[in-house]
Amino acid sequence: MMTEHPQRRTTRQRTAIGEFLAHAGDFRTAQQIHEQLRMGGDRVGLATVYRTLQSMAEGGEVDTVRTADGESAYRRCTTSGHHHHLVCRSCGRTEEIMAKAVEAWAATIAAQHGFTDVTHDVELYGLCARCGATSTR
Amino acid sequence: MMTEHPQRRTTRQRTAIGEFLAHAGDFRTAQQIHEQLRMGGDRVGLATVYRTLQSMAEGGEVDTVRTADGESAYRRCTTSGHHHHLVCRSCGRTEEIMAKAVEAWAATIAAQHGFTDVTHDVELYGLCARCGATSTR
DNA sequence: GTCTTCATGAGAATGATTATCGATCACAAC
DNA sequence: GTTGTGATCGATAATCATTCTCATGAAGAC
Repeated sequence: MMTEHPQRRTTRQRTAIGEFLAHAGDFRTAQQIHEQLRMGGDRVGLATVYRTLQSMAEGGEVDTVRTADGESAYRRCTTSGHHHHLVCRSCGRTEEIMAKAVEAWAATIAAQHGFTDVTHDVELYGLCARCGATSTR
Repeated sequence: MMTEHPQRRTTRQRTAIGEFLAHAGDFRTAQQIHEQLRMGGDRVGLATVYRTLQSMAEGGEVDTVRTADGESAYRRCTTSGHHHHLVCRSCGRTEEIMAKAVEAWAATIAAQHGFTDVTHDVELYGLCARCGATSTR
């Protein structure tokens, strides 16, 4: 009744990935995580990184977004529950955003068109204050 | 005086892809377009499909979205200008949506966080009225 | 028709993600 | 501490969408 993850073991690798994400503030791709863990001395296989991130995403422990070129990037959620992101397209800094207004809007629109079981995907991209000053886009 | 695209030739292949998109109502991936053109007797290379879609996307002639597994899908815009989509995750039917409210919201949020040059990505996914009745998700 | 230049396409290359599968390790029971 | 068992790991091969290469073909200008 309380075992949500019947068989989920605590391994060195999973711990390492979890801690890495806890420190990294913003989104990282599986490849980046793999490389940086290696450089940090943690010996973790690439396949394991992918597997772990996937299961963490299923469990709602991390957020997932797609980068412009189609790669998946992951981030430890700091806000529980549903939220969106404002990502700097230059430095990757990310702000988590909650907006009831958008949720309500989405629900309304969906209903108007007869859609049910609706989810949505809302991401904002821009240049953060620091990058905006120097960027050439 | 009227050549908006200095060097953009009208070829059999580009015409075929354009017409295909005009008929297809919803989003199609490059692979699908390629396969279906072939089956329809049009001899078009896969690379050409990708190239053409890319240039059409740049020119704002088609919309682009990412499917759940990271593939790009394209659709002939029926609405000019900026808009969003409401996509049925079962049958792929798509509705184009315009929402000033969301635009305004995005701009406001961005400004609050000091972000500039902001774009956004808003897609709604659900089950359309027809699919909703039978689907098991 | 001729010429110049862009477009095409078959196949190779790239790069992220997933699958394979024997070796290894976590952890509960003894 | 030992042991048994099954989940997990990881090196590498396999997949698969997308991009690149470059010789050949076709559009448009004259």
